[in-house]
Amino acid sequence: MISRDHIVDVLENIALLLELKGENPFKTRAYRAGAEIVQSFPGDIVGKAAENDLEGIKGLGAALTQKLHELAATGQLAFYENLRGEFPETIFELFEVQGLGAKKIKILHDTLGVGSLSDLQRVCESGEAAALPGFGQKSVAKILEALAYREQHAGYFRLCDVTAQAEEILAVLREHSAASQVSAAGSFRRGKEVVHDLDFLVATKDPQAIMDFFVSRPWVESVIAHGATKSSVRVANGLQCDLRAVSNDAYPFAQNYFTGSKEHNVALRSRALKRGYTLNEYRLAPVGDAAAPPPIPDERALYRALGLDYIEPALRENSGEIEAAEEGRLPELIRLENLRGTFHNHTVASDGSNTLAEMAAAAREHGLQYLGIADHSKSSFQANGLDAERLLAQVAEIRALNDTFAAEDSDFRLLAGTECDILKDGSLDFPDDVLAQLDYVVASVHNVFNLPEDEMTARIIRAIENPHVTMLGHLTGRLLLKREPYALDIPKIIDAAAATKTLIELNANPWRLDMDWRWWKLAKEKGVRCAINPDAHSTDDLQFLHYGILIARKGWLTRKDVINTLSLDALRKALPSIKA
DNA sequence: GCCGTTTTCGGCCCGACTGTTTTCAGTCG
Repeated sequence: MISRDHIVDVLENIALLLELKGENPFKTRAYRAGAEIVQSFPGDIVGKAAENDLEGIKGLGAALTQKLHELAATGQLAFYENLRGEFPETIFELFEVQGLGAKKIKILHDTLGVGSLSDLQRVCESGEAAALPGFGQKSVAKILEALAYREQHAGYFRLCDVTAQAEEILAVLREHSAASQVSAAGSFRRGKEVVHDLDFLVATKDPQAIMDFFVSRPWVESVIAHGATKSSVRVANGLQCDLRAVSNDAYPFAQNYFTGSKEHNVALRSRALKRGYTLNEYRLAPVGDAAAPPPIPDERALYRALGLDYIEPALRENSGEIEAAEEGRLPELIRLENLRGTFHNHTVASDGSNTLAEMAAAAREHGLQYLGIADHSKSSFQANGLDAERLLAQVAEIRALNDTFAAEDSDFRLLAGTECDILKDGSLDFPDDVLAQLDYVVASVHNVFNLPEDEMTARIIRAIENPHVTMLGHLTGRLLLKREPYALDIPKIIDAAAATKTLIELNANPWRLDMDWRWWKLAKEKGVRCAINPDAHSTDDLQFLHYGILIARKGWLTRKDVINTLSLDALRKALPSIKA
């Protein structure tokens, strides 16, 4: 069976190729919108497409429905293959060069036969490109610069790799005397797991002063653009940072606009139009002789004026948040302070760098009431996994430490668990009588990542069906920007987890953030609960919980969807009966 | 290519910056 990601790629590539052919831009937009719909559809859209059961999905009309059916049913799409045949396979690389769009690529391709990055480099260096209409010395120099950059950096960053920079920029801007309001915007504000750049917004009466200040900070490596109200700079690790300056009056509109997502904005704008307003980054204005909107001092008021409850930035992905806001059924999203403990953490017994006592002390400093220890099991040889004997010794050590906590009159406790390997056939790395002596079991895949989707799915479902397995660890094994998730039928896993009352982990390690936020809404609807775990390998890693919360919020999760919001007493009562 | 309570045609979000132009096209977000 063809994968969802492949279908998304095909639709996006069709959009690019149609742009190159100079097709109606609204047609290309329809393919892009289709890609977005397939990407974020909650459920088995590939199966539906294969069975020609896509009727009624908004944004997929007759043409896309037919093409998706052909693609899912046969694995091929004649329309796409024909289009591809008209251009070299490497043409797609050109879209990743900053400053190049479809129009310029079309000219380069049609006149100079440019079809790859190396072609592009050649015609830029030879001077042929500079002679083309719409091109000149400067644009060619910029392309060459972009090519050099592209070789150095992939252009995407994990959230954890930009957070410190973002906070520094925010702090510095807030100190500027001309800045009356400062905010992050863009995908960083929405808490996306990887970001392409950082966006910032300032309300000011002196935009030029803010711009001059921004581009002259010591951490600026190069200035990409420096205008009166908008500037872009590149900082040390290649990260692009954009700053906009607006008036105080425009601030809420700009904040909303630049936070996105683009899809959320489009939906808001069309909603505004239906209510007789036009919405842009500066104002909400009446159309024609419609009544003026109420005063809008902040984003909350903007949503109110559109007849909506306030939508948190985390939810602005156009995945049902506007309908929910209209009907007053937006979830009250979980917050970091709701967490009372965590389950999946390592110590020096396997591949962690701190002892039980050190981890416990760090957890108490974080204000947690319980910390679960889940060291690796013996098959994770590379991680010094524990065999049954070492595990049971650790359990005894944990019980003894808990006695000392009790003697100190502390209500903090360690919990005894394991991160038990799910073996290739879906059996577990410990026998049931060992697992039965633990407070809980995290089951994870750590080897044989390359099974076909159906085998990997069956493997994990077999583990889920073990009554001792409390939760699944890092469901897809992905490492952001480094390793793809293994092939897995996630809706099927969610169904199995629901049927067996198995929890699914939201692994808060910023390289993982797995299970992906796009699936949590479905999991929640099916009644699957979440455990947010830092997968800490050191005391410092407990801070990963922050990222876990950001992603849980993107997944619409509330306090009651997440088991580690329970107090220790409530948790102790819940654990034995979780799968009963 | 999609959509529709002005419905089968005509509209689909739009502003800032840059570079190449000399009033605007392309790119980006």
